[in-house]
Amino acid sequence: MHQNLQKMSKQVRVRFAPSPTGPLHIGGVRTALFNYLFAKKHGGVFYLRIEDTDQNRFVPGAEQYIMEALEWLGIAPSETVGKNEKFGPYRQSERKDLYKQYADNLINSGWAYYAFDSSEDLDQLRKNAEEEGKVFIYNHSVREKLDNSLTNSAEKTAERIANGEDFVIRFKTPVNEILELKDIIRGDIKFDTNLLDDKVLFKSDGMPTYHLANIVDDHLMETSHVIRGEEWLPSMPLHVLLYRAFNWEAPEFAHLPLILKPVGNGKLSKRDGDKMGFPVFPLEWKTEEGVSSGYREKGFFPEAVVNFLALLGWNDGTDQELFSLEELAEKFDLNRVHKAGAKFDPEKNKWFNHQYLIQQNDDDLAKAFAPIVYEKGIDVDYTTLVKIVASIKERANFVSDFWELSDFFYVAPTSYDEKASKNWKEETPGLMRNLIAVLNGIEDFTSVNIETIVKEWMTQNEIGMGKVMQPFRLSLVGALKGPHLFDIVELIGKEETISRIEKAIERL
RNA sequence: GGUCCGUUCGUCUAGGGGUUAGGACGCCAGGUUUUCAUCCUGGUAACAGGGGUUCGAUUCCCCUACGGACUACCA
Repeated sequence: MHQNLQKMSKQVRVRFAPSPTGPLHIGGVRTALFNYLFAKKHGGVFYLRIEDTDQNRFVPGAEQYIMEALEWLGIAPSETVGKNEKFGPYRQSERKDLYKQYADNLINSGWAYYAFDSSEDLDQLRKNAEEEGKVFIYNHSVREKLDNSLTNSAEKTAERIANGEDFVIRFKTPVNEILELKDIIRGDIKFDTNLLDDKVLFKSDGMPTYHLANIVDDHLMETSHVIRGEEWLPSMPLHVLLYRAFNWEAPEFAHLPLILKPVGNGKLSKRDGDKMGFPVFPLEWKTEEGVSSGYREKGFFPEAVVNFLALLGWNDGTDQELFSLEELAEKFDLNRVHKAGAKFDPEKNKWFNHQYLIQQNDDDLAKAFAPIVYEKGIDVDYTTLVKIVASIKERANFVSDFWELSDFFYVAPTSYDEKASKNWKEETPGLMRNLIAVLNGIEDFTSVNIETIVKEWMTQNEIGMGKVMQPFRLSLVGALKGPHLFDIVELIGKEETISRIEKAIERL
């Protein structure tokens, strides 16, 4: 660790920079997580910047959602909107005035130019090219022929701008250069600048595009490492060139592999979750079109979500799979991040939750379960509930599974498992009546004591275990499942136990 | 179409010039249990294909195939 710190001369500062266009996607969550872990590992800062330069795509509530989600997951940024605003504002819309001067810088230094071509003109050019089986790229090959400050005189350009004509500012990509870039995860990547296009840096609405705002802010906010999704890999040459154009030192880059659909091909999308019955969002998200489920509402533990996500594309090189957030932060290493995309596995996701669920203490679980029981119109006795939870948690993946696994503690069976009922023989009612007599005679009605006495009775009378225990369980539970039978007997009490057996004798 | 990235059991992955290619999820079987689950034991199952380099390649190189991302005045 000390070695690493020495190698990195400057303070580690990383960011998560989402666009508030909707709920945070699980892929975004992982990007945030890896940034968080990297910052923690190197004693650096993890900050959140809101990239809301596209006014058309603004979604109310999205920004708040992002913050709430990160907080729930336990990976909240230490600097962001309204929090420790050392390099603020952290919302790009509030930094609007800043960007124009940087775009102007680039114009003045010859790294950028004004372009007057309308969207319609460009669409037409693209269409024409397509008809010829070609692809239109706004770059060195055509920029000398289009309507921009390279083809207009300086006076003419100034005049058109003064007249209020719409314009954008485009990057003047250098020609004939092979860029040799370095990515922490992917190693060396080469790009031919002749194949790049002259991206718009500044839009006609007065806002910067992602590319400009992102580079300016990453520089101003002293970002040391850019850790982002693989979808940004194709823009890496542009970004590196922008740093060069500004004469700024570029941060290091790491492009994370994507999270893919569980079945079929492609990137995991919002629809996959709702279709396959697992969430793709950390928190529930409601719109007029409907509700998208969230991990939190589905009963996932944030620790389980974090753990699962961390292992999607990364591992520490050992067989360990269960990690606390602290452990992850300690062991995380970008060099061990995978290059290939990972399919999302809802089953393993559940398994992680199960692992965390059985680790939870019974008190906390009972507290989480109590409202559900209460909702069923049942008076909750907390001490009993803790015991119930203890007896069933190993069978559950979620707290929401608890009721189904424990309803028989509160409600007598209304039906009996058909297959199990076949073991209800002619002799069974007689045995059950004898059992009632035995139970009736027990003073100290606790699990161990009941078990001892009932088993003694069976041994003395040479009655087979199965002959009694199975119908006994069937009477109390309605099926051959559930916790240790005598624990159930103790918890529901003598009276209820006997009543259930009588009911079973009647009905079977 | 172009550019770039990728490819080890069904899935997540370890490994790396000579290994019985390891683990986890899932699935199957056995054991434990009065039952289900947990737990334990075992099993199933992978280096995309073809060329090189090499004594030897799953590992290094090239090609092919397949998958993915990007290709907007969206991020």
